[in-house]
Amino acid sequence: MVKVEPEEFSWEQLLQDGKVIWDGVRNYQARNFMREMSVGDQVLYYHSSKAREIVGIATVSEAAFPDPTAEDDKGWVAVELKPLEALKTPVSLDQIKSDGRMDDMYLVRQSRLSVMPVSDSHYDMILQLSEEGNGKG
DNA sequence: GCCAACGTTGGC
DNA sequence: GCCAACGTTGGC
Repeated sequence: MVKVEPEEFSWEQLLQDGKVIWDGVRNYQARNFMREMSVGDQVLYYHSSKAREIVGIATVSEAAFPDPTAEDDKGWVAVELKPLEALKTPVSLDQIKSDGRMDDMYLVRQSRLSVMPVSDSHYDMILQLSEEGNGKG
């Protein structure tokens, strides 16, 4: 999963552009997770800040390469993402928290982390929630 | 807008 | 190498 403020680079923007270079990450934990990404991996796309919901699924179209925006020598990396599909209905942080089965997700436990792995089971649960809708229309 | 959580920096 | 101070992030 990757997190982004919708004002910064929204899912809609990703759809419009067709791809994005995911760079500028300056957190070692996030960097290490980015290095583990492989081409074809599916990536949940989360809008933080005001929205606080997962809105779509992207795929990794280029695995980790040196971040061209890095100005130091700490091994920062970037990946390229392409949009795969929008979620049927967005899955909110509230839904995930109230569900109870995903309390050990990084998303819940470590809110500041911007790039994180999601287990297969949690991934499936999120897609399931998306299919079920949020009950609010 | 506030504040808790977390990461980083720098003095010792 | 520890830890206090500071900065940043993101949920509330």
